[in-house]
Amino acid sequence: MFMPHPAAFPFELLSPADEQLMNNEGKVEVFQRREELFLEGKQPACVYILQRGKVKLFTTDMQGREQIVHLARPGDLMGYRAVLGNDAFSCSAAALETTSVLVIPKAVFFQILDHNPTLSHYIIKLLTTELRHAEHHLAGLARKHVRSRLAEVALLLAETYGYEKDGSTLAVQLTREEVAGLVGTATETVIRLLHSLRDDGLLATDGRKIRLLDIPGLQRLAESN
Amino acid sequence: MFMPHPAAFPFELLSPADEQLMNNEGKVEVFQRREELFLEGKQPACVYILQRGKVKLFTTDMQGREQIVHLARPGDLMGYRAVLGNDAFSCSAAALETTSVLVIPKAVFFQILDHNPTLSHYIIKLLTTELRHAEHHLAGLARKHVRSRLAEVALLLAETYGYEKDGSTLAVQLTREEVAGLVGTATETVIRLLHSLRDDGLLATDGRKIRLLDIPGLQRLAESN
DNA sequence: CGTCTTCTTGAATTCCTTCAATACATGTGG
DNA sequence: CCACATGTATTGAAGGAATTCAAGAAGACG
Repeated sequence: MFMPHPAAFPFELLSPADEQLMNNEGKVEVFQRREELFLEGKQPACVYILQRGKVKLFTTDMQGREQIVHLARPGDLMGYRAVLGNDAFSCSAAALETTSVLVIPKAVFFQILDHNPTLSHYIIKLLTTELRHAEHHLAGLARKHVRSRLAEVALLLAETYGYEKDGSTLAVQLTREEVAGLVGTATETVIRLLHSLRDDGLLATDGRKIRLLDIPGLQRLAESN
Repeated sequence: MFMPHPAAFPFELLSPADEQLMNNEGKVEVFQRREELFLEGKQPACVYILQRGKVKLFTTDMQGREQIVHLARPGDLMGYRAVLGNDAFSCSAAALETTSVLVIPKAVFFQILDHNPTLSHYIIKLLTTELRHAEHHLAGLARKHVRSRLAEVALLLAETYGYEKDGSTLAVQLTREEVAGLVGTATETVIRLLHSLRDDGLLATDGRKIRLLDIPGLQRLAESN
């Protein structure tokens, strides 16, 4: 869970030529909910820039349970870490809803990277940000109660995807299982704790819709043990 | 816990001039056990290259408990993330034993970075590695039992700092509280589970000395739930 | 030698997981 | 449109894992 500030790709740093190169060599692909963009363990051939929709990045453990490590939103760059490090993908990516993606071959990405020293500074900045979030996370995950982590996830979802027009309903709908994968707990526990947060007036649920009712309260809970 | 492959600084990538610059401008400082190199939340003025000794990097939560996020060994670069990202330190660093450190002012570090495009590639690679470990970790932390995580920590300590001459006693001595901070659990739990691992013949303890007796067994445990 | 820290153990409790059963929803093919 | 299969959500009950508190033992250190 919890990578609040995703990696919005800085097209503005590209020269017109590079931007054109990217658009010529890149292909737009569309994925439906549940379709997978790439798979953990495979060698990467491309990087992916999310144009429209929502994507979850996750690992699957031996018991077949998903742990979501990142949520991507439009503008986000995905798969660049495996490409840069010349490693296999460290996680899988799947669309949460109908999604369109600009797929850039590895070679083109490197070519553009070579032309743009500022872009590589940007990537470093990106990595440090992600790493800081991962560490913050790490520190919390080990010690916080599931209840606090659930509050944190609710806030993360708001921060990442925003709200519906009513200003309080999260603009993303996840299954209980997906929420569980984000929090790092069992589905049943998510259900019970969502009820508990509802009883405390912190949020409301209607099927997969979640309304945040008391953000300061959720923040306090998320900060606490 | 668990950042197995630290950031060994690649002096070999530096030009002789840059290496000299680093040695002229950098200062060697010595720290005793428990002395702090830098503090979470402060603005960084320097980066640190560990020359001799052992250092823990950790965050402190509201209840005053330490969560260790990284263990550094000679050759490791520390504090570069805050410097690169122009952020406050995201964690504190303290010596685990008598330690000497080469302290490089921020400006000098940047100057050297500018001269060396390969060095910035190297840094990117470093960051991707750290991030991969952090994610691996994240996926495990949320779901694994403390017992498994303790086994993982034992193996991590071996990997990071190696063994005494006997080939099985860990070459690092931590308090139970520090081990707890590494595992992400309570001190009492560490004590109980160390006994449990001893009863299963996986390791032996003698005060703060830990001997690994059955590495495949520990690996199996660490992999398991 | 006494003080302070660290370590250890026991007991009670809380939190969470797991299993099992049921309800609800969704979608598909007939 | 219904019937059925499948996937998702919910609830209860039992058990297990880990935390917390409290108290005492052992060790380190001046």
